[in-house]
Amino acid sequence: MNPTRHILVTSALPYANGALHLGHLLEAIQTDIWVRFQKMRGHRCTYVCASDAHGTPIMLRARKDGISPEALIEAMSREFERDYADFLVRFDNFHTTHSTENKTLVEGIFSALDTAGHIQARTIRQAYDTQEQMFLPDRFVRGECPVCGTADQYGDSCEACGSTYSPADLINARSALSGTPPVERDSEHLFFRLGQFDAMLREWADSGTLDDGVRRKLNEWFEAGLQDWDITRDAPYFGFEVPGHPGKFFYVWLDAPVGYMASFLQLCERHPELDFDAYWRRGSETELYHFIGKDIMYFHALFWPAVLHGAGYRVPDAVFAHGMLNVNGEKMSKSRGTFIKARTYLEHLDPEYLRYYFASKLGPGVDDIDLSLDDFIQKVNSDLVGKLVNIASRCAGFVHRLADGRLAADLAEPALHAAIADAVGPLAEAYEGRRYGHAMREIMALADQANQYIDLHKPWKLAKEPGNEATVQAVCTQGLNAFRSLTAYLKPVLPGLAARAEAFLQIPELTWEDAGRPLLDHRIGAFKPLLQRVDPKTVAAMLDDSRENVSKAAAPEPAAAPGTGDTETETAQITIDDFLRVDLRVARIVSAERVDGADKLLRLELDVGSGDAERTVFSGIRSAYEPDALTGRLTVVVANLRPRKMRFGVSEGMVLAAGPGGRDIFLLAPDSGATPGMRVT
RNA sequence: GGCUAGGUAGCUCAGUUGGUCAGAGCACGGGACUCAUAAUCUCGGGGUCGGGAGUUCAAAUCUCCCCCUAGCCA
Repeated sequence: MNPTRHILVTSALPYANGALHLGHLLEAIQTDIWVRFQKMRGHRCTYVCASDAHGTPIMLRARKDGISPEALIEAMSREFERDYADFLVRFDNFHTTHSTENKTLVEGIFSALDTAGHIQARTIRQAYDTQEQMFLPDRFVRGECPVCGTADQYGDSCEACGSTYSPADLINARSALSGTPPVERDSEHLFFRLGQFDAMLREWADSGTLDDGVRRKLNEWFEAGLQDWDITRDAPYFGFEVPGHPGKFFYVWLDAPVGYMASFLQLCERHPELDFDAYWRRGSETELYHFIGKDIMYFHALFWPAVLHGAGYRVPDAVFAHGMLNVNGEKMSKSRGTFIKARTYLEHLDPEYLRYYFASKLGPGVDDIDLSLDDFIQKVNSDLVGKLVNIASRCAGFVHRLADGRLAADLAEPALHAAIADAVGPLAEAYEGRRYGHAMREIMALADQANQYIDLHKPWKLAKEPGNEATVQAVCTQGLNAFRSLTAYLKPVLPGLAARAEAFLQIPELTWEDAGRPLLDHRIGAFKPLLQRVDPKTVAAMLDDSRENVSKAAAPEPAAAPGTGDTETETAQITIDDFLRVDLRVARIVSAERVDGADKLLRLELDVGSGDAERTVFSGIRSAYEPDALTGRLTVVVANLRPRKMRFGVSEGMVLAAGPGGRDIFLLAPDSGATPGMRVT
């Protein structure tokens, strides 16, 4: 075994103005598998992330929602953490770039760069919205393309002809915020002199730790010549103000990667055995890797190492770039329902399905990954249930019936075990090199061998004649050992399945080395199904839900604060008038019934008093309540919620409940004496 | 437009340095089996490896041109 490595790993920071979708999860799962693998081998591997909190879009989104940016990012961060955790992505720390740690680090880095002469002030001309009184990022200026004349294009490039230009070139330009024509205005900005790092970056690129794809891309940029980088933005801006430059803020992309350090710093404050400087000082013996999408390579492979180096810190050992996620062969599309949010997936499907599917398709390159839903169903059902779990499923019964639940003391077929044990090294190399797809194929080929072995020896046939108990036990011991080893190999990808397998086999937590050591003369537990097959109907329901989410988001209602439902969420303060806009009424549940085709919904008929006809409300509480238990109960309903058309009918309100979901949903109820129709104030 | 990456069986993808490389899984067809979550085993059909030209005794694999897809162009 190699000496313990000290490794710091990051995933790109999700931007806190929208929910996580499966594209985010592709990266988080890729990273998490790698981290779990390293930890399983006994290395000290730390995985940090954070929400990316700054910039104009966050500022505008918060303004639109009527909450402070701080409240927005706090709510989004909590939502991110829940989504990641539910996908079994296990961070050692999740922080935010809008933190004291980050502010301190960013200011320190800026000061060091400035002192070393890497910062230069320069006056630029930029589009300015006189009505909103703010400078406009290129994407907030729209107009006709100066090259091909296509209408409604962004200020930086044309989607139709692909040409790039500046906002001033647009024909009939207007601000996306106010609709007024922008004017050109001067502003002094600070620039990071990237050109001074040409030699340093070339050396870093040739140091041998980068992937070919990343290095080739770097070479392209070197040849084009490194341009200085504008690192400031004018107020109003949500971010950190530049010390000594009132009204100037650090550009979000300057402080975002520093968020990696800030998240780690916060973790170090909780864990004294982690030494921040040991990981970040120049010449550090530790390893540092960033998992990112190929779309943000420029920031991570040029600016970031240059900034770190210029400020006196170490540089990353490597930047691991992956491709983009497509769904059913195309870019994720809201209208097709293939823009799948993390939460929508989780409401229908087991996260381990997706972890395995992504793993089976991931390699070290920047190729795009296609989530083909038909393929997804087939692969999960066939590989995981049909091949892998089947081995345990078909062996366990015999061991209990004929051998009192005990495995044999010897291996009858050392060759089969050797074939599996010999994969320890090659599979470790595959994980280490992020060739997960290769590893999954190898593991499934071994599962095929195990099934072939069992088929050859036919324990079900032997079991019919007395006197064969020992042989049957031997064959099944062999099979269960194969299952155990393969589960260990898959544990970085499928930690939940591995935990259930450990419980079934009654063994301690599987380590990587366990895969090569047989389990003998050992009593196992009763077999329970370890993984359910994917039902194609569930996948279809998820797509329906994705479409529904889109239409809901597109409705012209004021957007609700994100993350509602989390007791820990700090939301913006409101006035009593705001509260009174919500008409809360006591309601009696007259009847409750399940809804065909909806796993989570109940159809409630409510009496809200005042002689009105009963109201129909669809509520997602089926996972926690039996319909019969609800009939006659009093609860609280939002009575003036705009009716919403759902697949199953129109929902005319919303009943109030608390809790994270699943079985933990708790319906609100008034004390006795309340009657239907009473207003809640 | 420039650059980078990719275009291999119906689908999703493997194919290390050019020579059993034309493959796997799923889907499909024929057998077997019935222990197992209609799972498993076995046999089989199916591709001029995006298109064209070139180098070579030999190219999916190297060179050039073209077409399509994705990302980036600070």
